Amino acid sequence: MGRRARIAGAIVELMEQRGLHAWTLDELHASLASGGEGADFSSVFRSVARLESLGSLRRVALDDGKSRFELDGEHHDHMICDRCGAVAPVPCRVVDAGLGEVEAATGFRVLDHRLVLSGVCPECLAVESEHPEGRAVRA
Amino acid sequence: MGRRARIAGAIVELMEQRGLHAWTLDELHASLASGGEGADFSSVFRSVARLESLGSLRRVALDDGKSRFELDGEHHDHMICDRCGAVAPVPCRVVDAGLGEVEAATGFRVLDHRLVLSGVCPECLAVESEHPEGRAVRA
DNA sequence: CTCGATGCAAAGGCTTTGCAGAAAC
DNA sequence: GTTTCTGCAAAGCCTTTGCATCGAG
Repeated sequence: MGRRARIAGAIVELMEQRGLHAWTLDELHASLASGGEGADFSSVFRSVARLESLGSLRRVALDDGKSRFELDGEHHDHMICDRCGAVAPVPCRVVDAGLGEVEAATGFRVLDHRLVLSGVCPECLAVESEHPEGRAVRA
Repeated sequence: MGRRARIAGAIVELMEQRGLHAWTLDELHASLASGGEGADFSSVFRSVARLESLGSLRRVALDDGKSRFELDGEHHDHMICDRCGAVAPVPCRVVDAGLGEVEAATGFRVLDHRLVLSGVCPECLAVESEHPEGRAVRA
């Protein structure tokens, strides 16, 4: 797929510009459209699938019911703010330590992992300490 | 919902009998049927939703595209087989250890986490060692 | 011409909802 | 009668796929 791959190229460019972000197909589709790189949804889907199989993208699941994709940089996990949805990367060192024990106990061979921490980001913590009354709790 | 709730009762009973397992709606639907407690899929769905909102069940996301539910007992994480979909529980001790470090580094307050380990279960490992040639790799 | 990339339309898979009937109180 | 639980059918939401076309080599 080296020739044009206009859409795939635009997707990667979008992702590089915005930095750390887990994109849904919808977001990609919309961003391409507003960026003048209009594309059919299925083409976005296929481009993303291609990029994923090539290892350029990684599928991440933050469990809002949609698949998300991000550039395949250093593997990291995610921390998501229950209040504002902010996402921060977390080094996966958090998990790696205990894997040997798990393999021994379960007999599984662990090939991958996905960790999503949730809680409150620094900004929302600050807001809450100023307005200790009613805050909207999402989760 | 204290009265009959035949289906909800059967669901809880099923779950208690089988012990740790993250059930899909489909599995519940099928198990109820084969157990003589036939129920419409939507009824299973609504019963589960009710039990979840009551706090009896917890929704877990293993990202195989289906919602799963389990009794709200001790919190644990999950390990899922890439080959056959088998799920095994994992003590969340694996994660807890590193949380302090994460909080310090990110400024987030961590309230919860979700960890899904993936790999190959003992059964599939055995099958693969017997037939080392063509096996379907999903991830 | 050949092959990958696209667009368009339709199908799939799983989840959720609308509505009416049945059961418990 | 009122409220809760069920079944049946249909809609929804997102993801995938089939097929014909277009464009580069």
